[in-house]
Amino acid sequence: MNLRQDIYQLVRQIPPGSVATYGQIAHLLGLPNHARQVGYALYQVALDSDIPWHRVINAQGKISTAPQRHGTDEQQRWRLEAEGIEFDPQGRIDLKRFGWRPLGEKHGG
DNA sequence: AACCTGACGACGC
DNA sequence: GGCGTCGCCAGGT
Repeated sequence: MNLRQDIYQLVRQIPPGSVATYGQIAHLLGLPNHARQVGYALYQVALDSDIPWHRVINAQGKISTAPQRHGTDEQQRWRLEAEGIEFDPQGRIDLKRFGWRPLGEKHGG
């Protein structure tokens, strides 16, 4: 069992119209400090992959960037907007509204 | 095995 | 809430 295997498996659980953070993915796997590994794994994912890599962002609700990632930050944003996800004037996403809730948790009281 | 790098995250100011 | 610094683990050389 490879770490990426778990990561990909979980990322594919993210429904369209919702986004998850690297930390969340890792956290759900029981690896809260493997947040980086999550992004590192997605880094190897291809654009035509069955994995919704575009539904994964950082805890700041922003799209990260890489020197040699597959596609561009615009590519990711384009896909997210196509799913109904809204962006702030600062290019951020409200995780409180579009944040993935696999547990169906409530947003507090 | 050690060092450096890397789609990140939490804490302090 | 934004910016800067340290920590975390895995991969490549």
